Amino acid sequence: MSGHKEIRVRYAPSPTGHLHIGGARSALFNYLFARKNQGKFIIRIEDTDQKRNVEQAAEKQLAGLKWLGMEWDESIDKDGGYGPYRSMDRLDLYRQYIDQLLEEGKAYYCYCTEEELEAEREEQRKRGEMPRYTGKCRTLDDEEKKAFELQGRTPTIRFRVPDNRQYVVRDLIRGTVTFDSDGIGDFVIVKKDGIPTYNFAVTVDDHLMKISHVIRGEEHLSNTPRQLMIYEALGWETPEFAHVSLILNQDRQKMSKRDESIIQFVEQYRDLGYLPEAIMNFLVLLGWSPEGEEEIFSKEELIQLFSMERVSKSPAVFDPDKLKWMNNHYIKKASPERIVDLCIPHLQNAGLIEQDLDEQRKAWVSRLVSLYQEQLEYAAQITELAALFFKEELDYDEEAKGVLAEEHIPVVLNTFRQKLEECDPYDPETIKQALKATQKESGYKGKQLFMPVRVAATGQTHGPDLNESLFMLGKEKVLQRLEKALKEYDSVR
RNA sequence: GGCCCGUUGGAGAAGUGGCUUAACUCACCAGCCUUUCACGCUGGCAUUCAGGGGUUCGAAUCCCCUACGGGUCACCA
Repeated sequence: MSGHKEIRVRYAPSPTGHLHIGGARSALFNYLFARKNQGKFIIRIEDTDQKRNVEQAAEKQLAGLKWLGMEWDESIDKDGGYGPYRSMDRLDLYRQYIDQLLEEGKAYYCYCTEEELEAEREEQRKRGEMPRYTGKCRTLDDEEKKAFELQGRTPTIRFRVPDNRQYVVRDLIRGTVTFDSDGIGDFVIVKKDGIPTYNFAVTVDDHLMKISHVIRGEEHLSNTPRQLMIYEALGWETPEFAHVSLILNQDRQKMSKRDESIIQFVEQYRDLGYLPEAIMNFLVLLGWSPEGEEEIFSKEELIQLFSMERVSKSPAVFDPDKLKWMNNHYIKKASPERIVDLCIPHLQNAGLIEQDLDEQRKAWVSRLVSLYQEQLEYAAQITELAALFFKEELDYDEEAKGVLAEEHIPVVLNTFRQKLEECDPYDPETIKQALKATQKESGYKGKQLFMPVRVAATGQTHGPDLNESLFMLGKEKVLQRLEKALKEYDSVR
């Protein structure tokens, strides 16, 4: 009606663990939608399941989102006038609406025990029916209630689902989806512990917080009719809905938290040395597609381009290879300093370099990391890639052994060793000269010359620039390794 | 099982009745570049849109059925 209604969207995680990539994507869509439309992005914590709540999980979720580059307008740490932003701090707020529903007969006490309900469901299943609450406590009178209470039973409160009604979800992504109320049993809105269930809490929260668009995962689509009933019973206007399809693993299954085939938590990616802008860029492409042919976007561009119309209905499969490619793309574009800072802790934790680096050592490490910046997919890879610079004893792989068994090895290596010893100073330029001199004297050139040297110095048939590598290794180490390679030659011969 | 959603190449996808002999990106393959590797560059990779019926002069695009995949049916969110 009022086309000028303020856009307010929310990401509403339950604080049960780390920020999951699925959650991060939901948050991202909310975030982009809010920014695009000059709206507000709210983070609300749905912590009504006390058993599953994890200490500090809410803070970790927020930290994850912040790291990814999503700033929020309102949350537990930033009041926007619609707080509190934690369900458990909103219990009083829910209370009055529960009372209202109770008074109007739209909700009722249910004294069934969990065992009874389970047995009932079991029976229904046996008869081939779908398990659903039968509504047997719908018509309890005061005496019956009292009798149950005398038995020590604590009731739940159920919502009375209207008979024979259709509930229509107008979804921005999925279009019109219709649900029949007869397929839905009276559901619990207040648990035995007196705390509202998710379905009730979200509805009240979304209304009170004036949420204009509910953007969330598809798993909530079939919850929506229940929420619609609550909106209706309370006489509230409903928000717009947008249900984003699921992210599937490579077996095309919903990613479960236990799934080990994919790294699932934002924090883990951060720890491996992924860049937040790469993850954001990758995540947005899971279910959303831009209009043109470009796929690399900054946050600002995404805000500019994002639209709900281009969000896909079908599920997206998470492809770790593409993420790596994208992260590599951002690493290549990043400043060397940034990548060095990202890599240093990994080298330190692997015990390859000292905890505190002096000026000179830091410069050396920076130069080393720069050698690999082009090919790094994530920072943690640096320890493997650069391992050869730290090893005392080199082991040769099959290919390398093959090279070291070639006939001209002694000539090339001995000549080079001699030329190297004469290097003063020892730097990439003089090394280059030494190589040239070796070529002249030994008569070998090209691959015949460089490969033996490379293998002797690094143990591998491939790697970064040779002159630079030899320099980084240091004269001493290279000489030692030439020695060892010659021995290897002798032993094979 | 009921209800709901989906199905374009190995993956993300564009495509909303003729411009499609189906963009683009990742992966893969080939070639170039490089003393090696990586990066980069060039080219190749769906005669076909899950299958079958229809509607139409014309369908990946509309309708129906089937198959497959998924979600949900909790005092979890």
